[in-house]
Amino acid sequence: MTAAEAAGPRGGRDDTVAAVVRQWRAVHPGLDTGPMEIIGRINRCAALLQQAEDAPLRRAGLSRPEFDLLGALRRTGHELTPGELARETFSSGAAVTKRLKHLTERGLVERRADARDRRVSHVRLTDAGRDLVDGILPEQLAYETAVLSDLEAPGQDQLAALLGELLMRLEGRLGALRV
Amino acid sequence: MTAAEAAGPRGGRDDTVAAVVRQWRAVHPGLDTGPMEIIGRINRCAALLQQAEDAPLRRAGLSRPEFDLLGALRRTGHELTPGELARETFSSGAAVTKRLKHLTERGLVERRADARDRRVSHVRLTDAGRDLVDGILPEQLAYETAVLSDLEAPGQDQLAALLGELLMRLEGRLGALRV
DNA sequence: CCCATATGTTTCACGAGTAAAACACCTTCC
DNA sequence: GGAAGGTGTTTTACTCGTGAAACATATGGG
Repeated sequence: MTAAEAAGPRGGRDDTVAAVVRQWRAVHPGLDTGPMEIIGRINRCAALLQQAEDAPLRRAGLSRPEFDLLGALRRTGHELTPGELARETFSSGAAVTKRLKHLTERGLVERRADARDRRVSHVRLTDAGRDLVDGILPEQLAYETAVLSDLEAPGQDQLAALLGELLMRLEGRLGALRV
Repeated sequence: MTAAEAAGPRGGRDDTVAAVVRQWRAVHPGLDTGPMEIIGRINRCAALLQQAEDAPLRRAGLSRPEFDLLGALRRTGHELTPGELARETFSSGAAVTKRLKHLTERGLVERRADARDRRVSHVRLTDAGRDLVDGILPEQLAYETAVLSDLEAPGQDQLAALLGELLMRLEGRLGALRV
């Protein structure tokens, strides 16, 4: 049985994670499978949403990490160094270097040397880069709105609030938590 | 107390996504940033959780996709073909081929030819593979429980339910939705 | 002033995933 | 029976991300 069949075309009662959890409970009845129901679903939702989100971006020839980089420059409204971009987009410095090279070649960002510290450079959007971000963003948000529209508005608010709380605590914790 | 209240209507600090959304609203006041608050948080939570989850698995020398593959075999309780494993773990056939090669070399899974259809093979856990999964899973779940323990129990249940609803609809929809 | 160390960025070697082609085999229909 | 087309799996060529080392520069102590 495929995942899609398990979920049912429409009006099915279970998502795929529920089915997986049921299987685990049958095999290991003693285990507390509670965390799976949250973490498994978050992972699965992220995978599905990312796949869906990619559609509008791909039309513009951008990957999501590339868009995140451009978006960081756009939303902060000022230049950022490669290191700041790495922190802002939660990726490694090496990845940022590669993306910057690519985006520079495409004329979407520009670099400027720092006057005082010659190790650092400052990256900013070109006009073309800014226009691209501003053009894509509404399209992207509209698409995301459509994707989420299956969930009632109050459910969306609750979900956003709960995820916000979880995320806030994860971010506060996970840096320190070493097991 | 409702979930939204429990989650705190701007009671405490902000998570990173809230800060990002605020930046976007300052730059583009007209846009509906609602979807970001869900999708951005899901992605960020997934990234953080995955990083955290990896710790127990890495001790066993397994990546998460490898563990998912072994887990699919363990929880279904029977042999699966490479194609079924790909569907069950939501990954491409090529990726499953590579993982199977690796896991076979490590003696965690075995392959058996099909008697009727010589294209397909059947994959099953070895005893070592089964023991590894059974040994890791409780550790993994305990770790996940610890990671989630910052969230109150009712919040966890609500979050699981909301994510389940979202996931169920995404799975029903996204296959058909082509924008 | 110069060395030691810290910091910002890039390069390198590699691993892992993907789409598409290739391959192997099955099934159907004439 | 054999060509035509379908299905299950693997191979191929490629992209992208990563950690570690390399590189370039700054800074502070002796």
